[in-house]
Amino acid sequence: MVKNIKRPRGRPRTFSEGDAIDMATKVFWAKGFDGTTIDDLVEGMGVRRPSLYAIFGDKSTLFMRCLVAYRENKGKLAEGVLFGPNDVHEAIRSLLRFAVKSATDHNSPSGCLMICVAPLMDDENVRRFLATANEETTAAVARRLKQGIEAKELPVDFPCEERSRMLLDMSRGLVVRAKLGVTRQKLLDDADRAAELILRGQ
Amino acid sequence: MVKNIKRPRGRPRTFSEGDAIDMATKVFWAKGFDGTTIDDLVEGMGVRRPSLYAIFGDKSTLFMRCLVAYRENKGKLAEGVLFGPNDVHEAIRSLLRFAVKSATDHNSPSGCLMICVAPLMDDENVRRFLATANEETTAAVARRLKQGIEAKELPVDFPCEERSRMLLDMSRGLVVRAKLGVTRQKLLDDADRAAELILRGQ
DNA sequence: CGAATATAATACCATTCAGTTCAAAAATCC
DNA sequence: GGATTTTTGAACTGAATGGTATTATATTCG
Repeated sequence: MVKNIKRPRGRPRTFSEGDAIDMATKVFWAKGFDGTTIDDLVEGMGVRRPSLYAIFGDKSTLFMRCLVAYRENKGKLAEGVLFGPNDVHEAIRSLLRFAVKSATDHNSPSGCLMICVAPLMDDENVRRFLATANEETTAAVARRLKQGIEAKELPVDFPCEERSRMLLDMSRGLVVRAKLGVTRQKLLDDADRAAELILRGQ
Repeated sequence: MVKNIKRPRGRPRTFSEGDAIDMATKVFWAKGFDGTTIDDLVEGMGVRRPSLYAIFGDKSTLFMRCLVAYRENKGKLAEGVLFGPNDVHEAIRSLLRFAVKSATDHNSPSGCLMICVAPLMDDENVRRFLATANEETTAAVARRLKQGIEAKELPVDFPCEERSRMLLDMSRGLVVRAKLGVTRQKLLDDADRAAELILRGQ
C-alpha cells in the first residue's frame, strides 16, 4: 500500500515543501536575511518566484518558517545527544561537540542560523522566538544536569542553572569562532576542555 | 596658541571625520552591513552622499574603516582593564564585565560589531581582520594570565592559552545573549561566575 | 473528453539602492 | 578682488530588488 497518498488536484509540484525550506534555510544561513535576495532563494530552493510567494509568503514569513524548522531539526538532534544513554559528563561533552560539528559541517554553511544570523534581524517575532528558544534550551540542559545529580554523577550542590547558561554561552563562542574559520579539530578540542571545566571545575 | 591648526584651503567641512566614522559604526552595528543603506549612513553620519563617497570611499571601504576604528577603541579600553593595576583574577573578571557593559550600553547598539555583524560578511579583508584580531586578543589574554602565574596568583601549571580561548568564547556567548535582550545585570552576574570558574576551576 | 484546479514559466512593475554628476557656496591664496 | 580649492546640496542614473500579473501546462474529477 505505497500509493496511499492521494495526489492533489492540479499540476504537480516539482519540489517538496520540506526540501525547499531546507534549501532556503541554507541560503539565509550563508548570506543572512538582508544579504539574501529573492533570486538567491529561487535559485537555491528550485522554486520559481510566483510559487515561492504563493506557497511560502513573503521573505520575512519564509525566514520565520526556516527558523522554526531549523530549531526543530537541530533541537531534536541535540536532545538526542543530551538525553541519550550516556552519563552526564559524556552527554554535555557530546552536546558541545554537536554544536561544533554542526557549525563546521561542510555540507551546510558555517556558523549557526540562530546565533550568527537571526539575532541581527529587526523583527519582533524573531526576537521573541530567539528569547524563548534560549530559555527553553537553558532549561533543558539544566534538567539534564539535575539528572546527573540524581545519578550521583555530579555533586548534590552542583549549580545546574548557572552552569547550563555557561555551557550555552560557551557553545555560542565556539560557533562564532567556527564562523571565523577556526578548524573543526581545534574547536572540538576546546569543546572537550570546556565540558571538562564546566562539569568538574578543573 | 590655540589657533595652531591651519585651516585647509576650500570650503570647510560641516563634520569631523572621526565623529562621522563613529556614527557610521553605530549604524552598521545596529543594522548590519547588508541592512544598512547609504541613506541610513547619510542620515546617521550627517555627511552628504558626495562627501561620503569622496572622503570615505564606497560602502565596503567605509565599513572596513569602522571595523578598524571599533577594534582600536574597544581594544584600548579592554587592554586598560586587562593590564591595569588589578590582580589577574580581578583583571579577567573586569574584562568579561567590560564586554557585557559594552554590549548592553544604552548609548550604542546592543551586541558587538565584531561578533554579531562582521562575521556574516562575505569579504576577504573582513575575514582576515577578524581572524587576526581573534588571534591577537587570545594572545594578549594569555599573556596576562602568564603574568598571573609569575605573580603567584595562579598555579604554575595554569593552562593560559586554553583558558584564554575559553574566556573569549565565554564573552562571545554573553555578548550574543545581550543581543537577544538578556539584561545587563543578569549578564554581569554570569560574567562574574564565568571568571571565577575559568580562573579557579570552581 | 471537457471542466476544474493548481503549479510552472515568463514577463512585468514600482521602488529602492549604490554610486555619480554638476552647479552653487564657502573658504584660502596671491 | 579674482583665481583656486574643497565641500555642499540636489538632482540624476542604471541596476537590482521585492513583489505581482498573466499565460501556458500538467494533472484530477465527472
